[in-house]
Amino acid sequence: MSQQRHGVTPGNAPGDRAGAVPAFPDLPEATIARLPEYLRALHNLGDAAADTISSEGLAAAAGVNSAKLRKDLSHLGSYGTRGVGYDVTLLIEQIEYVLGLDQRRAVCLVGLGNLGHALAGYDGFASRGFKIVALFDADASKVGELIQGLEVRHIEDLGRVAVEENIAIGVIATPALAAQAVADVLVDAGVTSILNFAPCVLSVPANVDVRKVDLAIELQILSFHEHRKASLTALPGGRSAASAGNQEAVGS
Amino acid sequence: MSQQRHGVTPGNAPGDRAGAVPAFPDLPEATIARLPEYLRALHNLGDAAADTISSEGLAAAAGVNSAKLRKDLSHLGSYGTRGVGYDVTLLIEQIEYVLGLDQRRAVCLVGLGNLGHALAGYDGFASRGFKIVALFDADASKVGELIQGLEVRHIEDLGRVAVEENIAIGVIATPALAAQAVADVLVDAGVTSILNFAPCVLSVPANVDVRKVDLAIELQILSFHEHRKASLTALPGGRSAASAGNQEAVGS
DNA sequence: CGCTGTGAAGTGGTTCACAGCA
DNA sequence: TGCTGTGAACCACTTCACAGCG
Repeated sequence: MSQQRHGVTPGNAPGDRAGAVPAFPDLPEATIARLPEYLRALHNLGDAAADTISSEGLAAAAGVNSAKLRKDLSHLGSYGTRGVGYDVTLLIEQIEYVLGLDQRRAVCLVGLGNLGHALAGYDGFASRGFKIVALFDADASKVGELIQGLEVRHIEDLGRVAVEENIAIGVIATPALAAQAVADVLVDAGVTSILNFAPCVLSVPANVDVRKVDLAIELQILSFHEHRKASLTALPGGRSAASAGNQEAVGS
Repeated sequence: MSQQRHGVTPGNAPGDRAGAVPAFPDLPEATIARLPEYLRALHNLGDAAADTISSEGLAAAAGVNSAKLRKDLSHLGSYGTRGVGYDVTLLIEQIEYVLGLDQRRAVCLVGLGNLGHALAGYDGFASRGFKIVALFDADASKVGELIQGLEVRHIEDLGRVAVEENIAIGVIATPALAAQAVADVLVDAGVTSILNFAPCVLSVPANVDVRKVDLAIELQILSFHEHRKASLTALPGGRSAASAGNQEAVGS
């Protein structure tokens, strides 16, 4: 593995290798998507367990196999000790650094319908490195409402507030029809990461990252597997679990 | 789930290929995950557009490239016409059939906190082939509450109700600590598909499919990209969009 | 002639299996 | 000896490029 020098800014990275090139360790996307899972597992473990963990143990806690975990961690220069395992604290620091969680990123949430309300109140954000600093809605009747101590503002103020509050990530929880317009406003305001809950495709400039969560799609994928399972079990007499399914839970 | 074996029965499939093998078309996972997206795009189009659509057009509407779309559709035996495109109605039927959406699947929701409430009220489920038929919570003070016309029941009733209502899919929106226990109950009740919103790994038998949605993880992945972008722009003087980002929105 | 359907090539990710270090 | 780190084989998916059909 080459890119040992993960840290860009020396002194910021927990592990300070000598001459650190400015290049950011470019991890495979698949690895990036799993790092948060490892981090969660480590935090759970850290509470009650030893200060070191084997790849086998951590892999089990994160729901992956150990070879994959080792390869993933090796990408970040890895902080394991052969014959022993990984130092839990060090590994947490390292992953948090790579994910950029050492700086709490400001998040704004647009659309305070059903889902938006829930997201505004979701404590999993705060506890895992994010702070919702502003709420927006286009509906005048919602503006001014207090949710979790934050006042809902009108979408028109988004541009100004986004800059003021240095918002890095925008969450869209509006109806599909409004989503593209909201995305445009976010992009104009300098936001370069968007989490989209609206069931539609957003078009954004190349430098903006969009991730999409579509709850109905998740169910439809499960529906497919139900359909498949049903068509495999010759004649499903009852509710008994049968047949040879795939050997492990389908990944996210 | 006494699921009648729809899949195989001839006359159920919209397209009746001659000797149709009983084997279920086993599509690549990646394809399955995209079919719902195509379906949504088709529905959007169907409203206002012609009754036929080219791979190029549909691909654009679904946010993928046309080669991928054609390959995906070819897996299901494909219903396009060379030189013309795909028949919108026929394609919708075909995809809905493969996904098993022709039968509305009963869904139950466990955990009526913040997120659970939002999910219970999310109309995107009903409109896309699913019906939430039961709500459960372990908190006695929540039992009896009416949400969207459904009464919250105690988790103890889950086993019985799941069988009565023929529930196919369980949605877990409980705190992480409760999630495994809930999953166990669901599995015991014969549910073979689970959508898990709790930030933890579930262990389930091989025949049960689990999909996980972790909102904080989505943000953490975006955070990584923010971090990366910040480290690439030499010194990010302001909020100007700069640098060469990845050329398209990051997939889900 | 245009667009689908698809072999073939290319890419990225996973798994294996073991070298190498504590 | 035990466990990490990693080349190499393997596999899944994507993309290309074009044959083939309407």
